[in-house]
Amino acid sequence: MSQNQFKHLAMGDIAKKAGVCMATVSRTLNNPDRVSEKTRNLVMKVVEDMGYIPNRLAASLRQGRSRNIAIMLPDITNPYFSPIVRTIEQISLARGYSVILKDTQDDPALERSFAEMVKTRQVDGIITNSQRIPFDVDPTQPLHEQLPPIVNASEFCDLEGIPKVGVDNVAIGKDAAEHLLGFGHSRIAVITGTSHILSSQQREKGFRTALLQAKVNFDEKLLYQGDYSCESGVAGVRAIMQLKDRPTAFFCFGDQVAIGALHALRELGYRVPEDVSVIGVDGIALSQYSAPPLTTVAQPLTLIGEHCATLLIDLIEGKQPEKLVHILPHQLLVRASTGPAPKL
Amino acid sequence: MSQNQFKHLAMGDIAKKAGVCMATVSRTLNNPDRVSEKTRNLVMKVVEDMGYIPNRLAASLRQGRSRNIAIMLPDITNPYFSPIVRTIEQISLARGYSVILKDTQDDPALERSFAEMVKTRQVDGIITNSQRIPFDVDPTQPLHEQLPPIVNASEFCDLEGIPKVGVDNVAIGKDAAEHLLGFGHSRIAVITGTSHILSSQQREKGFRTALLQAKVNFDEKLLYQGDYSCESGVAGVRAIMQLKDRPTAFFCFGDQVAIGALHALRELGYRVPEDVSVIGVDGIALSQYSAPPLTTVAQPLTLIGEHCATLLIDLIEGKQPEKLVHILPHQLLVRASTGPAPKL
DNA sequence: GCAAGCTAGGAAAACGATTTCCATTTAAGT
DNA sequence: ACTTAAATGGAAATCGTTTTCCTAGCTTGC
Repeated sequence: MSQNQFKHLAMGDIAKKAGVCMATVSRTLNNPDRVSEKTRNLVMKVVEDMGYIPNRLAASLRQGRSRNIAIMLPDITNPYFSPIVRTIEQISLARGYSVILKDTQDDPALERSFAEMVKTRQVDGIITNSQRIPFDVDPTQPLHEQLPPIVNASEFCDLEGIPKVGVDNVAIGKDAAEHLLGFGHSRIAVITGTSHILSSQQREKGFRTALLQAKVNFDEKLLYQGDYSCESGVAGVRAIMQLKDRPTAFFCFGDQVAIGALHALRELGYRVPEDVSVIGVDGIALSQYSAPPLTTVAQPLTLIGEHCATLLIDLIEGKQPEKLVHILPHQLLVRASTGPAPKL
Repeated sequence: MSQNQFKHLAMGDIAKKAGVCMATVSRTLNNPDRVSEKTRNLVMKVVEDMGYIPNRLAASLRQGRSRNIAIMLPDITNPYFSPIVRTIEQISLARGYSVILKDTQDDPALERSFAEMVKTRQVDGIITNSQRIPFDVDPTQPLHEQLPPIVNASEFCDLEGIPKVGVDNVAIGKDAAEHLLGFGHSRIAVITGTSHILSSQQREKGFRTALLQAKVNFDEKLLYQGDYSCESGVAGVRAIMQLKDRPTAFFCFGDQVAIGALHALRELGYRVPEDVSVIGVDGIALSQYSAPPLTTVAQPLTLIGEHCATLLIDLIEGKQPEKLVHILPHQLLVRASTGPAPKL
């Protein structure tokens, strides 16, 4: 073992000790087959004895890639992202990459400043959960020549041809609505996500489509603009339950929102699902432990992370992926927070 | 603006265009006062016109520091860590550092392999939530000469003199117990955290101490070994409520555990807090939206993150911090999941 | 008018790997 | 045995910065 594990050893030291040149050490470490077994063993022994570990910064500089990727999220405390991030981290690890986490607070300026990390060579690519692409693109030029490796996760920008991984939010909105309609609900309130965010707009669109198809009128007063937070679920319920014409069901555009809504309904003395049904979206882990367990349209979170990481790293490594856009299947999990509309 | 934002410009290109040498460009960018205003303006103009952004890998190599730090966590999906990570990220950003996230799955081998990142110069320091220090230390030698900048967060190792930020888990255990004892509970069940983990052992110790002091006997059958997960909360309740002599309260060593416990109690038809009280630890955001809202011993999560990041970066930058150990105050949040022990 | 002290800017040496290009040795095929 | 091909090792260029050391040129004070 080395005397001092933090004294800095350079490859030259190893080469000298082993009586070979640096190229040989480098080859031993990175292309072992290109070195004779005898030399390889010799070098490896010296490397281990001295506790040498190569400086990856130097390698990165020379090779022009850092083997880091960045994930940009609007709010890393949202449990929706946890399984996605974890999976991305795991896959990155397996493929030799590290993950740099960036909380953008949904701020375009921060997004752009983080995106510079690929220009500064700190990261080789970016996974972003933002509908804004943090680079200037000239729409008349081919996209892939203008952009570094980038994957749009869950939240899509409107650019054609940009790699995307996520779900069909219109369908999600529709499925949730149809589930409630199927239970006979006709006064359905909606607590949306952040209003300028596409996933929220699309879920709303799907919801409205379903109502239209079922020939159920939608009372605009039953729409509350939330922001995907628990608090907005609480506030939404409180506001809407003050109306004269109360709804018999809430469609919350996120599980956190739904958990807040359940809380507020309980506070106001409503029983779920006997008096009011609640459905969420996302399928976060805790949703199954709410009271009552939450009916929700679950997203395949692990799968999303898996596709994001694989896609991005393939892009970085120049492997042309077969598909650039992955719309993954969602799934309605019927639990106990939804039930038949109450008879009046 | 530059023609192609990803064509690689080196500092030499700027120097040539501006008719100065590279040193001057570098100085303009990093030590503006050491360059005359005239030259500075000239260089800055060229830099902006050409859209030049320096390669940070090269700078890092030369300077011997990456301006990255790593956070190692056993499970990044645990919402306990979210606010801590977010705060660390924010402070790091303000001080010019990026955060690399590593999920160790509580695996010593992974911890050690991640810790190598400081030897490879990928990161300048580490924040670790593990009681294992991922380096070999010789106890006869001074610690700071053997270790890179490292901060032990929430979960402490037993090494003297290692920087630590967290709470007093013995006191937390005691406070929780005393809260329940104060309500007249004398049969208190415990669902612990992961058994080999120090915070869990310390909470247990505090709990036992409080019972001892109150001269209340503890029935060992009421102790369930959990692992800080929701599932262990569910399993713990199911197991313990099968006993002949049932408890009137549960002390769960984490809010996730408590949320699982509430769920299981509901399933079994117990009312909380009328039949059974439940108290958690951590103070995660969602705990206030459980049914009923969870009484818990809250940790100052943001503050923990703040101290971790500040301490680590000070260490990295050679600023000798005044205090290496920060034990931060916890706070009992009395909500609705605890109440007087039922009369028999 | 001259030494001393400053300031601004240039040339070149680092940082520590990878990789290209050769020269040499070894192996294989006829 | 002789040619050709393959395998191996070495020297040096390279990645793109930062930083040290130095030289001019300018003040300033006496």
